[in-house]
Amino acid sequence: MSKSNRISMSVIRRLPRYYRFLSELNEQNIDRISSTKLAQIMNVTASQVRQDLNCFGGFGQQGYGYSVSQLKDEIKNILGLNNDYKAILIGAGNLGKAVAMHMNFDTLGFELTACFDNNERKIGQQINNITVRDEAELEDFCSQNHVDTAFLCIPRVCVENVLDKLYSLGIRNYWNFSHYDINARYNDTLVENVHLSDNLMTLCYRMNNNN
Amino acid sequence: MSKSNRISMSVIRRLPRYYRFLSELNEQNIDRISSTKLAQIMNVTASQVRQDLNCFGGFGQQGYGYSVSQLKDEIKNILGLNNDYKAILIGAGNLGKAVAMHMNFDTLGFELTACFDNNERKIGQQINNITVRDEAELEDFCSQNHVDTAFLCIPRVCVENVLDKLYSLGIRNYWNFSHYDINARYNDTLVENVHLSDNLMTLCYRMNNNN
DNA sequence: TAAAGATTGTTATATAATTAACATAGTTAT
DNA sequence: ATAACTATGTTAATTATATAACAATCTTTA
Repeated sequence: MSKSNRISMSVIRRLPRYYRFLSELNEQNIDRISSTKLAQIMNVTASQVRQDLNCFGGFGQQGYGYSVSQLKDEIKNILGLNNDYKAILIGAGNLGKAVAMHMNFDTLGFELTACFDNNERKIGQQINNITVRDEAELEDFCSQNHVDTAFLCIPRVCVENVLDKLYSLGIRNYWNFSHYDINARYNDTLVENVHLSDNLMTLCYRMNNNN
Repeated sequence: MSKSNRISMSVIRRLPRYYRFLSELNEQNIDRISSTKLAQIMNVTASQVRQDLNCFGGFGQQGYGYSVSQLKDEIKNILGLNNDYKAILIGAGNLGKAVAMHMNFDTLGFELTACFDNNERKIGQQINNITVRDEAELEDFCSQNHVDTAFLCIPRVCVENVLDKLYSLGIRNYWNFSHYDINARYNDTLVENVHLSDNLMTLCYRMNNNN
C-alpha cells in the first residue's frame, strides 16, 4: 500500500480482474509473467498493466517481469480479501438465496453471519448453515453482533424502511441489488450497486446497434 | 435514432439510469423536467444530461425543458426495450432461478423461451411457466426455435463446452454470469458480463480505504 | 564477467469524458 | 405584443484516462 495517493475508480475496478487472471496463471503453475504477456491474455495494453500496478508499488523487476504468485498476493492484500467483514443478508428470496449460496464470501473478504426476511414462509429456512431470521429480530441482532455490511436483496419499495433501520444501527456499507438510490438518502454510505436490469438493457441496446 | 454516429459506452451505460428515473417521475405524474432538475435528482451535472440526450436528438425545448413521458419513451426506443429477443437460460441453479424469476424480461426487450440444465434433479422443474429441459436437448431446441441470446448461469468450468455448442448453433449474444472470458474465445460475440465477485471485491477495497 | 537482450517504472503524448459557457430560441407574464 | 425569463443545444475548456516512448536496470548467455 506504498504510494496510495488517490487511486482512480477506473483502476480500482480493474483490480479484481487482475486478481482473477493471476490466480488462474498461478493454478497453472506459471510463476513468472511480463506486462506484455499479461496484457495479451487480458486483452488490454501493456502500458495499462504497468501503470495500474505502479499505483500501488513496484512489484516487478526489470528484465524479468512479475512473479505471478507474489503479484497475486499483493493484489489480494490491496483489495483486502484477507478481511473478515461481517455481513448480513436482507431478503431470502431467489436472488438472496442465489447470492448466499453462490458466493465464496470467505475468499472475498466477507463472512455472512445472518439472513433476514419478513416472509413467514422464508423464516426458519436454512441457507448454507444459516437460518433465515424474522426481520423483526434485526435490531436485536445488530446490537448484539458487530455488522459491517448489509447485502440488500429486497424489492425497491421495501428498501427505504429497512435502510433507515440499518443506518440507525450504524451500518454504512451496502451491497445493493435493488434500484433504490442509497447514496441519495444517506451520503456518508459506501455502496456497490448490482443493477441487473440496467445490464440487460445495455445488452439490448448493443444487440440493436450491434456494437 | 437521428444522429447516432458512434455513441460511447459511457453514455450507453447511463441510458438505463435515465430511463429508471424518468419512469419514476412519470409515475409521480410529473410531466415536465429541466436538465438542471433531472441532474439534481440523479446526482450528476446538467451538462452531462444535455450532452447525453443530445447524442440521440433534440428532445427538449428551450425555455421549457423536457416532456417526461416523451423523453422516457424516446429512451425506451433508443434502448430497444420494445424488442422481443428470444433468450434461453443455461443453468437452473440458484443463480439461474433467481435471474429467471426476478427479472421482468418483457419490459427489458427479451422473452425467456427455455431453460436448460444437466443436473438430473433440476430437469423437469418449473420456473415461471418454463420447464427445465435436459441440456442434451439444446441442439434440437435451437435448430427448431429462433434464439437470439443465451443467459449463462453455470460454473466457469462448464462454460467452454456449452459455449462452443451455442456458438455453433449461431448464438452470438450472451449475458454472462460466469468468469469465463467469452470474447477471448469468440471475438465476434456481444457479451455483457455480471461479475458479482468482482463487484464485492471492489466493495471490500473501498471499505478498507474508505472511499 | 561483460555484452546483448528484456522488461520495468515513469514521464510525455494522445485520446476520451466531463464540465463550463453562452448564443439561440421558446415560454411566461403583463 | 413585448419584455423578462428560462432552459436548450452546442461549442469550448478542462479534467481524466489510456497509450506510447524511453532511459534505467536487471537477467541471461556466452
